[in-house]
Amino acid sequence: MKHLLPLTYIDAVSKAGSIRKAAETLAITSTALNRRILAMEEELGVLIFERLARGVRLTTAGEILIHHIREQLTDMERVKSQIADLTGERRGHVSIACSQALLSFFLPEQIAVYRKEHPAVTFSVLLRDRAAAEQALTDFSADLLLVFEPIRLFEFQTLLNIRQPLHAVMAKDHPLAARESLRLRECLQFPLALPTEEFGVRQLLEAAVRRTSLSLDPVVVSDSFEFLRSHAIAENIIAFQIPIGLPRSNDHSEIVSRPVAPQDVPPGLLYFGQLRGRIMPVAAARFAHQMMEHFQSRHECD
Amino acid sequence: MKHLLPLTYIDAVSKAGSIRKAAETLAITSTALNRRILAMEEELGVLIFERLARGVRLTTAGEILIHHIREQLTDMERVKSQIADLTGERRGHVSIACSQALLSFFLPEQIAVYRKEHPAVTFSVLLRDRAAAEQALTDFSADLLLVFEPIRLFEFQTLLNIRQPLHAVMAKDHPLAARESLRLRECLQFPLALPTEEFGVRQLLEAAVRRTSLSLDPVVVSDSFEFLRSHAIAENIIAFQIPIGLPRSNDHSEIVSRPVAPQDVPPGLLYFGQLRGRIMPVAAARFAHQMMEHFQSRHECD
DNA sequence: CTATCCGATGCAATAATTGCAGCACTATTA
DNA sequence: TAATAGTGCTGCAATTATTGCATCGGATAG
Repeated sequence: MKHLLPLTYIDAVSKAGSIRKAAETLAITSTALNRRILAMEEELGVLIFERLARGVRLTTAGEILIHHIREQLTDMERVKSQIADLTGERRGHVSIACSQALLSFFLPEQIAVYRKEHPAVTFSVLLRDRAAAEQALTDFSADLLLVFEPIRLFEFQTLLNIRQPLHAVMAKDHPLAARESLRLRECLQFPLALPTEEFGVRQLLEAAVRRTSLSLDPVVVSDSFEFLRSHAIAENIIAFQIPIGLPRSNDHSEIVSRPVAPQDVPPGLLYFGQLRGRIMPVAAARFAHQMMEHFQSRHECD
Repeated sequence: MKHLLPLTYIDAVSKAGSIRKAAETLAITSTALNRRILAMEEELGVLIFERLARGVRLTTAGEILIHHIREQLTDMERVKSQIADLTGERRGHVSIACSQALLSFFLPEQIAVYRKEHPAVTFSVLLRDRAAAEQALTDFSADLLLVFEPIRLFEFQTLLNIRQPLHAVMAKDHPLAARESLRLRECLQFPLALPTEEFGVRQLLEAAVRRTSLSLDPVVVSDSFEFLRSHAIAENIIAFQIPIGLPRSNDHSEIVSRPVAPQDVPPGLLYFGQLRGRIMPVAAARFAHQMMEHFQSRHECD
């Protein structure tokens, strides 16, 4: 660090015991070193070294100063290592605004993976509808945004779009559970549990039935996907969700999900991004990178 | 000190919020300042500021750095004052963050006493509410803190607690002025002038009446104790204050204060202290010492 | 006394810093 | 939509600070 070069010079002189010797180890001329020390003493208005025939020695003021100097030097090292840690993603904070679907499985898992590597990084996960999520980005209360379906924000910079085909969710002993994939028409013949109108899943369904002669007649409506999932088991009816909001498929689980034919309901898009032009905190940038890699590797499998 | 000029520059920019504004206050061109910051960021290998449309803002690394910088700047001041102390001249600077009650009589008197002994020592007195006072301590803009009532700061180190019973303040010809001490009930039968809700005095009173069937119905509310005192004379009503904020009792004064019975209103506490672990500049340490002796001798009298 | 090592200083060469003018960009305002 | 004002950044020239060389004067050890 350049600005504390004068300090290291004084330190070197106090260790070497003479300006010329110190100059040698510092690989500069004794002239330059001498003058820096004179300048420093001028600034302080006090002699730092007393001049002896065979070199120099710290004065009392110099002893106080050198103590301070060594403190500062090590302090600066500490700060630099802290900052290095920061760029090495070992500490910091990431704030994410996201929709409900990501709270149950996806984000906990992603964050757990990241925190396993970087335990000193902390997270804020903010449940926000799309408008509030945009607000969170613009007022810097969130670094990253991850929401399902439409985004209008001008200042939004998309890092990734993730296709999310709609899935029907039902108990494992439901008549449709045996099928690999479903047509929309088949689903609508059973009682339905739907999210409220503001959710992207509901809007996808509404748009889909509008092109047909079918109609959506939910028997249960909720703004909680967790409730809808649970209720699909309890009453043995059909709910809908996107895959990212569902647990990993598991033979022992009470619940199964089956994709609805894309020609009936076009896949929705999950938007992942940040404020346009914003320089991310290092931890946030790294976390974003992890997420993007996660989806790219998944894409190859899909 | 020349070698930490770059540090003061960064500090100035972080305070001003933009390079150009900071350059103005520093009396240099924005060019030079800009390049110094770029150089510093180059050295660190990390951005210190994130660039926004309307200026700059500290990054996470910058926040770490700025804390170190402020520490270093005040530390250097301390070293200089130590060295000055060594050469015999008692010089230095003391910065105090305090509540309003101390501005009128107590601090001016204390500082005058101290400066009589050490004329080369200068003072900053910062009026801060409790939250801002804590902030001043942590960002090194204040050495000492002296505030009334609750403190939550974790890094606060109490040097002294001073009990301050509540006093009623009124004109000397007020009906209650003849009494030695007052019950709360008696006071509330007269028109009241009260401080606004954020003040400790008000909170003490609110807590007190909550335990009774009485109620506080101020006819005048203000955030200035000086105004409240003056108004108590002008309209012949009752105000409240703690003794340390009142002038020495004086037979000729227009104003008198009478303690409110402690069983009605428990005494508040004045907190005097510093940042935990901080090494005080010599002048600040001496001044703190003077204050503590002042209160100890008073305690013996009381 | 003499040889040697020291810090200090005048002077010229070199390197760093600064200031000016202007660019590209963005948010705000008319 | 166009104009304005504010921002950070950069090329170039002038200025300022720093450095290195040669040398001086002083102190000390042998």
